[in-house]
Amino acid sequence: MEPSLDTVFAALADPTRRAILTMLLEDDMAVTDVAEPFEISLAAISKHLTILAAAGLIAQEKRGRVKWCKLEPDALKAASVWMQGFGQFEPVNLDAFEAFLEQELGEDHA
Amino acid sequence: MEPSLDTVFAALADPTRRAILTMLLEDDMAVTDVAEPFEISLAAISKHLTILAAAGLIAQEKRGRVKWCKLEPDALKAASVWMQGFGQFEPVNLDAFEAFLEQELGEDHA
DNA sequence: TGAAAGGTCAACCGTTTGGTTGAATAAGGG
DNA sequence: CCCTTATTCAACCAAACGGTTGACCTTTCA
Repeated sequence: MEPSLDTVFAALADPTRRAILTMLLEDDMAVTDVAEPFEISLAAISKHLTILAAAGLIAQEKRGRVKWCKLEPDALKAASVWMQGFGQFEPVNLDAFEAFLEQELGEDHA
Repeated sequence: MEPSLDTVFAALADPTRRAILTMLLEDDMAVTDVAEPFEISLAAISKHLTILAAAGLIAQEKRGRVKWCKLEPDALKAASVWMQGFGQFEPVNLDAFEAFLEQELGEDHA
């Protein structure tokens, strides 16, 4: 079954999970490497990744003993479409997005 | 303090709350009228509205004994900007949005 | 004045969430 | 073969969530 708006929005509601998505924007990563910048346990990160995968926001592929995590940006499409119905916001504003990235990274990894 | 991405996404993660927002897209409504289509208690709806207000997604104004609820679509802007950074989705697709509305209304009020 | 309407508050309840720890499983490397 | 690395599993915990009910406050209006 394809992920619902419920699971997508719920996945995005956690700052750790949003930070993970932001990291994956740079490159695919192994679970251990995803966990490295955070102060919580590896098991906790593993759970977050499971939630992100259930929401369709990432894909996980096991190669050898390493499980690679890859961003799946299309999963955001349905949620984005839903939201845009309310606001008619100006089309993609990457400057504002960069500002958010800096703010979030500053908050979470301080 | 302005609402965080946390509170906005968490507010959007509940189908009842999304249905309420959709209803308010039509027109401003009193709390009792918001509650009418749902099968849960008025108190529960009142809590949902408090959460939506805390997220900045609606504004509530009391006139007489009636509390009016009004959509505040700008609150979606920050979240929308955040999401767009991932996908570069095509600009506003209202057809897709209409389809989602029908699906959600069909699910929640069946 | 007093009853009805509109909402919220407070206490409670079961379930989910986000975290922990320690053990278990699986795959390389020497 | 054994040790280490990579990751998940299982049990547990406190806090938050979504819901209920009943009491409560305020406004309207006959």
